[in-house]
Amino acid sequence: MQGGPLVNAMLSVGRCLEKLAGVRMDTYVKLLSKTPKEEYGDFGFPLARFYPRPEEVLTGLSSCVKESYVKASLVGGFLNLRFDEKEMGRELLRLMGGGWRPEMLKTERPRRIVVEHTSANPVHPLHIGHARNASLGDSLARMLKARGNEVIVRYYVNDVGRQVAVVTLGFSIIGLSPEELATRLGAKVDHAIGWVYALTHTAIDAIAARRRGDLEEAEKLAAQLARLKERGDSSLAELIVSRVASFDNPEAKLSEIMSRYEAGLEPERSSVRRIAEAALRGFMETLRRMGISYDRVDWESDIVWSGLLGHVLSQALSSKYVTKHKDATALDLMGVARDKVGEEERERLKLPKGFDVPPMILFRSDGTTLYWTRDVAYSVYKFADSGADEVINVVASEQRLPQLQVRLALLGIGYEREALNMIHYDYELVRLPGRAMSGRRGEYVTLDELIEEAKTRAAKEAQARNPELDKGAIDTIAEGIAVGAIRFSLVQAGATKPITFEVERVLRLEENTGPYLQYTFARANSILEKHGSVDYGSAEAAAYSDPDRRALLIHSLLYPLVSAKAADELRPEDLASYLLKLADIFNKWYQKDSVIREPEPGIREAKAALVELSAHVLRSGLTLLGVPAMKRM
RNA sequence: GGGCCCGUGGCUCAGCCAGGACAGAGCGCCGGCCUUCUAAGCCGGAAAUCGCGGGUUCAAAUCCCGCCGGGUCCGCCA
Repeated sequence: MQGGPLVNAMLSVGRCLEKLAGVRMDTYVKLLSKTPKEEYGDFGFPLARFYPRPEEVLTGLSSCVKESYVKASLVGGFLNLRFDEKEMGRELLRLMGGGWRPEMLKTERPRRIVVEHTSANPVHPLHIGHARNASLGDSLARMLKARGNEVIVRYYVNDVGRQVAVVTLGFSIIGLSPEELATRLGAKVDHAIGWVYALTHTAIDAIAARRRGDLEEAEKLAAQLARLKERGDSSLAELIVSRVASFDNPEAKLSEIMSRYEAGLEPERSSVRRIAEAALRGFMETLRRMGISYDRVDWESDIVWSGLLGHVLSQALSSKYVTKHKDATALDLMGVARDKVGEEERERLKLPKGFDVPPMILFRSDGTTLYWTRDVAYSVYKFADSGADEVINVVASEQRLPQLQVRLALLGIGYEREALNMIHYDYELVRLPGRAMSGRRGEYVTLDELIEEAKTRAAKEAQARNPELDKGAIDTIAEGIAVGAIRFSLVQAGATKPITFEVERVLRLEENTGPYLQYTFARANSILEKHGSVDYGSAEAAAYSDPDRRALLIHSLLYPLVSAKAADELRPEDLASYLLKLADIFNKWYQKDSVIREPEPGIREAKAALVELSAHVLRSGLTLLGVPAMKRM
């Protein structure tokens, strides 16, 4: 009975269609949709497209489907279903009286799924781009879990490589720990680290530009340095800039830090790691506010130091795809594609036809490894450590090629199962109006600032509406609204859409936003509080014949199926638009039909049950999207 | 040059994979609704050659081909 009266009846029709017309269940679920006109029925399925004589099916259906409150009819090749709201309503009230509430349908084949997301480099604070990654990843993880899968959420810390070397160099110059600097700047520790990173990186680039005679670029970078200096401590900034300028070869310094860290030598082993850990603490503080958490934090350096990287590399070196690319040792991925990728694999790997995949360089000529090589080893680790059936990497779509290269490399060195079960969930970047965001230059809107800005606005509104509430209560509400507004705005657009980030748009509190949904939930909750507990036994299902109540009833009852589909298709945006529609229907009804003031007791209970039903769906759906459902706002 | 993504009212987007049974939502604009469960709401209105051109089909925003515009990737960077 987990799907509830509506969804179960729909599914029984589906099973009968499978039997009678050979229509596959998943095809049926995909194509079943609301009818455009009320007179056709509630939902329709284009049966004629799959079966030439739909009349026969209609006849067979009546004896096959046991739920008597669903009636099928045929119009223009469409098989239409209409639900009898009174009979179905009685069944619903009986179920709700027994404690049933709509929840996502559980999968029949639970899997163990790793979701890796966020994985921001520990060199600058989280910005809105990371927030999109984290919001999508967290919503996916919540949805897959609700679907009945075992989900392990992992964060991968890229602490090996040039970026962390740059920030480490910066800290070695100023001679302070990240925490000491944070105190001195009066900033959050990851913000302090970001400042050092941008300063050091820009200083290095400025020197390089000057040395190769690109004066225009050098000038631009000098101006950027001046801006950065103002945002922090000017004497420390000058120290960094002058010391970097005094180096004969800054690149050699970075290279030394990188190779010593990769080799696990002190003091780099401790100093680099300490900075990365500090940054990560800052990230986690912010992410916790956003309601986002991880089961495991994986360190890139551990993959190297544990010997796993060496092991995977030796497997790669003994494979037949080893080749040379401009003197460097590489893997011939085109060769892998030729040998091992048939039509089915091409599909699963998302390898475009006629695609030219460059070889994957395994080592730099100085012997250090590259990010991609380490990522191959990490992919193996993710499967092995979690015993995963499937790994979902939430990674921006600009990394499509490298992600594909990793899959092909896995295939080439014998990790076929891993290669075919690793999904790149890609999303488009968030850009600022008129300019790109850049961590290297310190050009970004941090997530912390954005949350605070949203919170300030929300608090103002909340205080005006609830003058009797104290500061603490307002603060809690404002925080929930801020998080809800941000998270909802980042998952409601399809992941393939590039988002241009405008503060005004994200922080809007009106319709089509997270706060609109939160507000709807609060309204529903307010009714329930005033009404008290619902007496399902005395509720009269006849109340549901009213068109607005009926629409709310049917839309709410669709939740188990809609959410399951959204989870399977990895589409949180579908859940978002379903909830918006639900809120629209609820508010429309709310406006003209009072529950509390309903004189007829049986009708009043039925209405209250309807509020309970839709409020439950709202809360459940909002929770999956990471939008806090608050009883009051 | 090649691969991938995007192009739908002034703005932001849904619908495209599974062609009909949608041209839909929100913002903005114009006009209404608070002695009644939270007006962060509701009701009404104006506003679209679905980037362009071909093709397939009884039927194309949706499929195919070719263009145009925007983004992104094609590093011994991460």
